[in-house]
Amino acid sequence: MSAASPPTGDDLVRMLATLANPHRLRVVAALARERAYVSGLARQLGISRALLQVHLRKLAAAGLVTARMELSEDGKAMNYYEVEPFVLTLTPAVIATAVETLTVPDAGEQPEARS
Amino acid sequence: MSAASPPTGDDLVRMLATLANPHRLRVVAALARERAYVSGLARQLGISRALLQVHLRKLAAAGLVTARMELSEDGKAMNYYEVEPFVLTLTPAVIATAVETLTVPDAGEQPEARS
DNA sequence: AACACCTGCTAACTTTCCTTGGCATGTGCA
DNA sequence: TGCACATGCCAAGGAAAGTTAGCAGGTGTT
Repeated sequence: MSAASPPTGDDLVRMLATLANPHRLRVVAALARERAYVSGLARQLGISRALLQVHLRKLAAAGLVTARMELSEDGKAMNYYEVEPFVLTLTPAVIATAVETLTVPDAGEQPEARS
Repeated sequence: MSAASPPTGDDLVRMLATLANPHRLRVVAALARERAYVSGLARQLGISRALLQVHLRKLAAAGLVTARMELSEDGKAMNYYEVEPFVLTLTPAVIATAVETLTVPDAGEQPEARS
């Protein structure tokens, strides 16, 4: 359910990394107007399906879009995607808070480190 | 001057790409509390100067931080960095708007393309 | 002079991301 | 049966980002 409240540091990085791509931004923009299925969206954006698939997968992994399989009238399996109404506000303060829950590269899981 | 109003699509991508990195987020967080100079900040974050330099440069390129050379009391040249009070709100609608001013990979400069 | 501290840069390696092309599956219609 | 359109996945090359190590210059103090 959206992201009005700063998620964990790792989630933040994932979301930012996901949105930091022209193609993915276009996908979000397109889905913001109207949901669409893979092949159709690929044509609309002028990119290959394989490429779109990868981007859609990342967007879904970050929770920015969701997929739903449906059967068209003529029996074709259509995978419809739609944007998740997220709201993310970025400010130095917000980032400072999120950083506290940032996981280290390869170490364990329990951060909690100060000078 | 911060970024309360959605910047161009390219700027958005640049800002997102810049923030989508653990180290850079830590840098922003650290500078949010208090400005600092390169070497000192490197020690504080536990990373090499060379690495920090690269990240600081990217942050500065995206306009998220600013640098200012100063001379310490004992004559040492200190390069102090401080965060820029930016405010960036991310929503599907905001992205849809920004995408309209997205530049294409290698083409010219005039976007203006719809279905 | 030697040491400690500051600054900057570049070359080179490693890792990750992006993108393409091909292959396999399924449906409905001429 | 063959074409059109839908879904998916995987291998592989190319491009970009991250990181390290080393070099060079500066000042002040012991």
